[in-house]
Amino acid sequence: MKRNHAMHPRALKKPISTGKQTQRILISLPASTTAGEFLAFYSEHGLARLEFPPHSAEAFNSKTKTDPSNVPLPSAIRLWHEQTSRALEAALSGQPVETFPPLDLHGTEFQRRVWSALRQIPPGATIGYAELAARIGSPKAVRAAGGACGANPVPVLVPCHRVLAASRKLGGFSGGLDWKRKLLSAEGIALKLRL
DNA sequence: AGGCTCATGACTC
DNA sequence: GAGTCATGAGCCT
Repeated sequence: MKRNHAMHPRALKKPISTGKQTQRILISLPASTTAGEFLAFYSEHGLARLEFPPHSAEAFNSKTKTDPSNVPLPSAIRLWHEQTSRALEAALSGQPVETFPPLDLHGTEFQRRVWSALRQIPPGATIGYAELAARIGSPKAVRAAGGACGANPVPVLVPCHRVLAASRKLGGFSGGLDWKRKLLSAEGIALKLRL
């Protein structure tokens, strides 16, 4: 079987690996976009996690989420969430993000290097997993770099979708390959068909 | 400490 | 194309 993850819209199987430290999530808020309702999780330091819109209503309702209009929010989080929402909207339409919310990314050293390298890829550009590994100083850790992409807690804003497999093939995507295609095409990036 | 799984890539048919 | 292998990191036992 090919490893085609396009089917399962929400990967609940894999717990978010954030390294050793546990991260306290204070609140999760829905962020409406033209592409659906994302779910944003905030710690005391900023945006900690982002989930793609659930495909089924039940999955959505089962989430522990908080309606921002019903709950008194710390002003910091309210601001972060506005920044997140605007950033998402921009990114989904392929435009550069002007202002990011503070990101509170927990992970191993290696993963953080990868995520940081991802953020240096400008919209409309792509690199390969090999290039990504080279950029963080571990040119041979190609597969591991892919693994760290998969562990990216904040997809879309940390643009793991801009990493393609060799010869412009699609590679994988934790949120499902349909999302990867959508994000890439919004940025005007042409792909080879098929994986 | 050992084994297994990968969002790979390069190489062989 | 399909099969195969080397490979680093992470996450289990």
